[in-house]
Parts: sequence; structure tokens; C-alpha cells
Amino acid sequence: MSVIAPAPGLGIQPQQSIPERIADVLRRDIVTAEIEPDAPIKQCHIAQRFGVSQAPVREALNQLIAEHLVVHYPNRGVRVAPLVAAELEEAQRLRIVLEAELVTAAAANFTVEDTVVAEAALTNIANAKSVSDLMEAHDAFHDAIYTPAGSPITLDIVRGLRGRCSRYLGFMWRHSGNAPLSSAEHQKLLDLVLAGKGGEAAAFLAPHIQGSTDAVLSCLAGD
Amino acid sequence: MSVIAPAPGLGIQPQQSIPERIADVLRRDIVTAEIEPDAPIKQCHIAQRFGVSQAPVREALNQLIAEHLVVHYPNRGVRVAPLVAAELEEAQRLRIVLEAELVTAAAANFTVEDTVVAEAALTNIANAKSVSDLMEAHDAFHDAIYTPAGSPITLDIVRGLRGRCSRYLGFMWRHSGNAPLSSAEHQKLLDLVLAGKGGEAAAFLAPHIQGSTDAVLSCLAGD
DNA sequence: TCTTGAAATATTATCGATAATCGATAATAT
DNA sequence: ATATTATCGATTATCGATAATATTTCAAGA
Repeated sequence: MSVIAPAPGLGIQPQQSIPERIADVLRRDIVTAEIEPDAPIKQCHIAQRFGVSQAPVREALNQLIAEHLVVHYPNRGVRVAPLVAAELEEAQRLRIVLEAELVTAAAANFTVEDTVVAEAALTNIANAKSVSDLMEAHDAFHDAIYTPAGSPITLDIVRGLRGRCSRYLGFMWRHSGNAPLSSAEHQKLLDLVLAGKGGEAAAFLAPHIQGSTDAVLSCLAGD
Repeated sequence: MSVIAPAPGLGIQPQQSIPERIADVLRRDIVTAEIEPDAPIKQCHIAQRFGVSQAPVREALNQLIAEHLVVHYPNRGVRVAPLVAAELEEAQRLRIVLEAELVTAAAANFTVEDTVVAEAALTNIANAKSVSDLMEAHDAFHDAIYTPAGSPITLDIVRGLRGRCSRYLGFMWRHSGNAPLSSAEHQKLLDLVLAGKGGEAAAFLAPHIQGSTDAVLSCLAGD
């Protein structure tokens, strides 16, 4: 009895549902600021664009609502969520708290396979061609660092917060072409984790996150 | 130009959408363990029960999926999420971290109106007749304590965690009839907050939460 | 000119029905 | 007897169309 393609290679989802595919595309458009904040997203347009009916589109939009990437106005549809400094500040503040917890626990649990995954993510960051590729690789790196902590709920919340913040990075990158992620910092973070120095890694993480907050805020304020 | 009923009294939603109503009822049934863990929830049954088509039911179920109260199996529907000790432990651990942050900040910001709301919630806890009433009042009290912190994102996450944990409390209450919430502890917590002693309140909160964790775990283990 | 109000339009929310998928059972072949 | 395939019943996922709601247009009146 042979199994049918039991999760081959990497990054290949067996089959993605229609709503997932739609949500992925819209999410990319939103975080890269392809669609600008406050722009309305109309079901029928999306449905036409993907050649489907409105039902799966609504499902995709509900997903994005849950991720706080769009806001829902009853009977008036959804719009891309606006960029509000206070949101970024609080989310990043929270990230510092939670990611410190994660990296501390992860440093104590890191295995060889975890190391391989994390280093692969680092090279993916270096080789990223598009902004969305860069974001994806960046997320994968942080996931690789935090997953070994064995705290799936915390990790999930942190993922949500990062997704929420990525919109602000996308905005900044679009405006001030600036911003290749400093690979040196990521390498150092990984080194600390591999050395089992969870506390130091957490301490290193805080200014790393805070720095990006400041950069985005000054960009939001007026470039 | 007159506005139409601009948020009257308290606790009165102008009009709740059909999916919201359905989600509320199902959520109550789930957290009170009226529907037991792992039980399948079929769209057509729910649709008949509420006299609507399946579209709003799906929307309600998606909401519950986002709240982690049910799990989704593609093409096979949703089931009430199982009770897993590890989930409760991590969620409660996280609550301790996050609610400490909230109560600390809130204690510094508390106003007179905040006090009124919190005390009203306390009396609602005392007067609660049903388990679900008790839960609602309990949630309202914690919200009242944390809202003044002015950290909406953190508050939202904490709400989600509490909702996720309430299922375990409902299970315990159903099995060991035990468990009126100790109103003395809540009163003391409020007193500390009102006195501006945020640090002490946070320190008091940790064992309060941990205690309920232990109670549920021993009940889960074998009563 | 500005406001007001009502039709016209556009969009969301819901419906009823169909297509696609799954798990289990029966049928067939090895 | 075992394993594989085909069929069935039940349920989800999707569709096309309708009802409900909001926005826009535009003409009439102050």
C-alpha cells in the first residue's frame, strides 16, 4: 500500500484550498503595500480576478480579518487596515516580551536538525530576490529560531504579531527603498542560540526589534 | 440629523449579525461542555436548528476555528477541540505573563469610571445564576481590570487565551460540581489595583491563575 | 447655491441547489 | 483468505441567484 506523495521536498503543500490561495495572494498584496491602507476590497472584484464565486472569497477575507490585516465594516465590506503608529508600537513591544520567552526556551532545546533549518533560512534571506521572498524567508528564520521552544501557542501568537507588523515594514520598504535586513544581526542571534546563551539572545533581540520599530515610525511620521 | 440609537445602556448590541448569534450560542455550548470534546459539529444540523442556510453557519464556525474552540478537518468538517493538558498549561502560563503586564499598567491609569465598572462586574459574579452567566461576569471583571492599561492588542490576546481556557473550567465545573470562584481573591485583586499597587497585583495574580490550572489538571488527570 | 429626498446603482449577506470529497461497505480479483 | 477496486451515503465546499443594505446620482425646492 503506497502513500500518495507523502509531503515531498520542502515548501510544497499537498493541496491548498481555494480560500487559502486567495488569502495568500491578498496577504502578499497587502503586506507589500501593493494595495494601500484603507483601500476597499470588493468581493466581486476578487471573485472575478480568481475566476470563482464569492463564497470562497468571503472565506479568505474572514481569514484576513482574523489576522487583522483588513477591517470589516458590517454590510459595507472590508478595507485594508490603516497604518496606526500605536498598533505597531504595542505589537512590537509585545513581540519583545514573547520572543524573549521563546528564544530563551529554544536555546536550551536546540537540536542539530533545528540548526540545519535555521541556517537554510539564513541563506534564503541572503538569496531573496523580491520583497515578498525576503519577508517569507525572514519569517521562516524566526520560526526556526522559536519553534524548538516547544510553545506552540506562544509561537502562534508571535506569528500573528509578526504578520501584523510586516505590513509596516512593507510600507517602509516601498517608500524609502532602504532596508535590506542586516544579516549580521541574524547570524549573531543564531550564534547565541546555538551556544545555548538564551538570555543573551533575548537581550540581543530587544534592540533588534525596537530598532525596526523606530525606523518604521520615523518613516510613518514623515520620512 | 439625528443618530440612530448611539450605543445605549450597557451590554446591548445594536444588532447582532446572524453568524455572531450562532457563534455565541455554540461557544456557550462548547465552553460549558454541553457538547463534549471531539464531538462533530455538522453544518446542516446547526443550520436547521437556527432556521438558516449553511452560509452563516460556516461563517460562525470559522469564527470558532479562529478562537481555537473547534478544529477543522478539510472536507470533513469541524469538531469540538479536545482537552489537552499541554494546551491549558501553556495558555495559563502565557496569561500570567501578559495579565501581569496589563494589571501593572492598568493600576497606574485607573479612573473613577473604571472602578464603577469593575465593582459592577464583581456584584454580577456574586449574583450569577448559571455557569455561563458566571463565566460572562468573570470575563467582564477581568476585562474591567485590564482595559485601563490601554493596550488593546494585549487585551485582545488575553481575551482569546481566557476564552480558550474557559473550556477547561467548564469541564471541571461540570464534573466536580465544585468551584464557585473565590470572590475574596477578586476583591483583593481589585483593592490592590485601586491602591495603585500594580506590582503587588501582578504578584497576586500569578498564583491565582496557577491555582486554577492545578485544579483543572488534577480533574483532567482523574478527578 | 445649498440642502433635501427619492430613485438608481453598487455591494454585501443570505439562500437553495449542485458539485466535490470523504469514510465505510460491498464487490471483485489475486 | 487477503488485498484491491468500485459503489454508496453523508457531508463539505462551491456555485448562481436573490434579498437586504448602503452609497451615489440627480432633480426639486428653499
